[in-house]
Amino acid sequence: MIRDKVFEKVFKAINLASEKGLLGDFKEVTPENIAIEKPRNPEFGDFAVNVSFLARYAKKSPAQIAQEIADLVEAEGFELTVVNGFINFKTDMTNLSATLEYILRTGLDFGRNELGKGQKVLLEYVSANPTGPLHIGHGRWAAVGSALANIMKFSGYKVDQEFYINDAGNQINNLGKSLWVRVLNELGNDVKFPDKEEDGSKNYYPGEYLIDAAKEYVKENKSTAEEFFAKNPEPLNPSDEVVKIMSDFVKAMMLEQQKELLKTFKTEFDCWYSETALHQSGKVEEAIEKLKANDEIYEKDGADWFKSTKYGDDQDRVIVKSDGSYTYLTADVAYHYDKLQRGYDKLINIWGADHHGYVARIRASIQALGYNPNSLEVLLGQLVNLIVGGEQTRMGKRKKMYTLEDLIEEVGIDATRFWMIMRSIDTTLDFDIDLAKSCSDENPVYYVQYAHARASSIIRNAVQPKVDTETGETIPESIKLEDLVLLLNKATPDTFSPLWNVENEREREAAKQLTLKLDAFEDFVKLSAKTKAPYHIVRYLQELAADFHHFYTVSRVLNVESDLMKSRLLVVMSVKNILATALNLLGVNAPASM
RNA sequence: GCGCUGGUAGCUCAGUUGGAUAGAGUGUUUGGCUACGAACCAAAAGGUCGGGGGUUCGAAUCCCUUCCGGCGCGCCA
Repeated sequence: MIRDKVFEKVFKAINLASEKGLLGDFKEVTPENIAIEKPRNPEFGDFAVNVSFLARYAKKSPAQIAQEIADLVEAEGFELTVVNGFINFKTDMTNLSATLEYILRTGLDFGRNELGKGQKVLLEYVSANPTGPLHIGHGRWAAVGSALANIMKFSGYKVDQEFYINDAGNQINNLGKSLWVRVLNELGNDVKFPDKEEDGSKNYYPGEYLIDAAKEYVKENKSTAEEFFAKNPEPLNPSDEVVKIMSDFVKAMMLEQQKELLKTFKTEFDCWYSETALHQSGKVEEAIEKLKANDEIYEKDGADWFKSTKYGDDQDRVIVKSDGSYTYLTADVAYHYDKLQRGYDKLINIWGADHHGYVARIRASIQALGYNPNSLEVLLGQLVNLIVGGEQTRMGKRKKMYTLEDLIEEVGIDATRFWMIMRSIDTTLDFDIDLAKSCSDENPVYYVQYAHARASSIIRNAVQPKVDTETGETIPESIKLEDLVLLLNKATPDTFSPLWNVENEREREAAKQLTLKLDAFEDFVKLSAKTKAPYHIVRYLQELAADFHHFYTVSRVLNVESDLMKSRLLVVMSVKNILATALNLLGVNAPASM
């Protein structure tokens, strides 16, 4: 609102200056040229626009160019000052009142915007193997991915969320063989689980969850299992049939568990895309044929190679192995080919940093298949370190690993999501369990939720009569519920003017800062959507909560003169709305009490 | 060796096209609850932006170089 006004005024002024030839060979003003910022020093005003960058075109000093542009600004509603290369704007109270009225009227939709212009986006994330439970790293992508989807939808993108199930390949055979050993154990056979390298332990999944899976299997299929054993006396060398049955069983079970866990973790996918189904659909062959037709494949050492170096990869990649089978990459190329054919404007993948080597080859394949390589954007995220008792715990392939489910159970969904989203994905996340579950000052989750609970509480109190504990007299409610509803519908900018007429300057200033922060929400949402970085919303929440707590401490809402009470109460309602909206975007609860 | 990524206050991290005195939380020190939730507020101290060079009116930000950490460089998935 107010920021938009400042933006427009500056935009016009720069264009005017350009027309008048004051800017030398400066070509064209684009919205990106103009950054509205908050001055470091509050004395400089409420908004600042830095026009120094024009100095080099105009061949004048930043101070001079700023003054020339400032002279062309239609200043109504603002007080302008020029310092160095900055034009500073100080808003008057009419702008603030108008903003508050607008925010109140927009309610939970405040911040919604059309940045995405309806672009169709496919967001793929988590995409875990169905070979075991989800671990903590998956939790980071789940939290960040689902929050990003919410933010982008809120910003006018059409987002589909997809989970690619890596349910094919050798790993699945290994999984089946591993389960078979566990099943034999359940049947009472004394088979040793391969745990040494010379026994080929790397081809087996040692996780304890397979023991549970074996129990489950035997419970339902005891006789079948015994029949299989009769036909397959070698425990470590079962037939393909047995391996398939075993692996199908765990796959289905793990997938089910993952789906359920993600759902409780507020991460819901529109599509679960199976790699096995991809193979069966013939899409893989289709993609290979297309690459061949485009002359992107050659044969060497009995294998088919994709000329990915042509498109910037550091080496060519095998697409069809010499034994005729496909590599993991082959399926992934076909998968992305399929995504593109489904008609999305943009593909976004969230991958762990350990997969970064993959970006170049997938992008190469996209180009080789005749699409724009920039239609794929890969967000590479650094991994998660778990800190327990102040010490880093390595997430190795130990038997008893710490899973996402364990984490959620210990820390709770809200705190887990908040902590996962809080940091930019560019940095390794140290997840300190003790800190995340502590209900103290150290935990930013509660700071923000507390603000929401506090706002809710004020509103509750406002419409509730109270009894004085000493005299036993009934103190009437500050405002009747029906009057509050009426007020909500009838509020005008003037309703808020009492905020600016109070004598105490600290109270006026607190209300003003809070209003400006509310006003900034949409910019944070856009920034977050544009940079695909949900953590900006976390920062906004912390700032808004801080400004609200300050406002609360400085000025009373209830039991003040009626018009002032009404205006402040409405501000509290807007704060509550925006806190709820923002928390909701992150998939974190906004509690009415704690 | 090559590639990606990070190095900013004791700790965890922000810092959007290069731009005003480099910010926040936490920790430390100090002050504030007999009126709306103290899971809160207010104040102080705390920095050679890893090191060195360069580009310019101006660099945490761009370029070069170097040091330290994480990850990746399969006809595995």
